[in-house]
Amino acid sequence: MATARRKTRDDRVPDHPDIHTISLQQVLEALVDPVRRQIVNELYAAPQDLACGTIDLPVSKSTATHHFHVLREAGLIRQYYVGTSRMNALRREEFDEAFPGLLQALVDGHRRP
Amino acid sequence: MATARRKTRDDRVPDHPDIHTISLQQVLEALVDPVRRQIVNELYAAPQDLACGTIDLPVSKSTATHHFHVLREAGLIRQYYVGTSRMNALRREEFDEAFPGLLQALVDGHRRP
DNA sequence: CGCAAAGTACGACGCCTGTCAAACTTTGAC
DNA sequence: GTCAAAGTTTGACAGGCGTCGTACTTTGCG
Repeated sequence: MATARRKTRDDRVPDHPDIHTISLQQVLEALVDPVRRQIVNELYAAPQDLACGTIDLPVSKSTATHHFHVLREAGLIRQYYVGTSRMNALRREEFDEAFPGLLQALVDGHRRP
Repeated sequence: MATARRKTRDDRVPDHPDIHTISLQQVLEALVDPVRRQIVNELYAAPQDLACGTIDLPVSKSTATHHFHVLREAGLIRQYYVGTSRMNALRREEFDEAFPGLLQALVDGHRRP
């Protein structure tokens, strides 16, 4: 029937959490994993959003999916589809408003001897 | 013999790591635990150093010892003895120099709805 | 000396989480 | 319509880490 909503590409990604419902605990649990920090750092450095596949991670595809999921649940990234590619965007401003200085400190801490 | 060094109270605490040998990974692993963040936050708020026993933690004494150990290894606290009490001091300036803004962001993130 | 206080060291245990492979889904291109 | 590309989902497994109790050590006090 016409009222039944078709499964569009938008429906393929679940809701993103409101950033204010996220605890510091959840954020730290997300960012303690080096693979997830690599993702965040690459998104931070990139001039535009990145598809999952364009970030080459030292893990299998299914594990990568898991990591992106955790980052999304922690309010760090926003995901949307373009064709078969899932794009990832850092929620920079929102996150900074909720946790001022944290993202910057972590990115800074990344480039070091 | 007189040259043999007696085991003084100073010898009871192992060496503290040079802050520059510590990785961001190690720091985050230390601070992802809520009990350890509680310790750091209380030390941050306190006007002076605190003995282990004066911070009441929701864990047993042996577990508390473990947490202090992890914090020391991560370069976050300095420990020394006064009598039977082990005192704990936040290595604030040193840590800030190595990881600028991180401590502040975490403490800020702690007080929130 | 003898005892209590404050931690430490050592195992042991249980859960949580990162990991993968395999099967499946959706989309775009030929 | 068929096929490949890109991710997802599910289930299973292994290792690590937080936890505790118990025994031990060091110190201070009476």
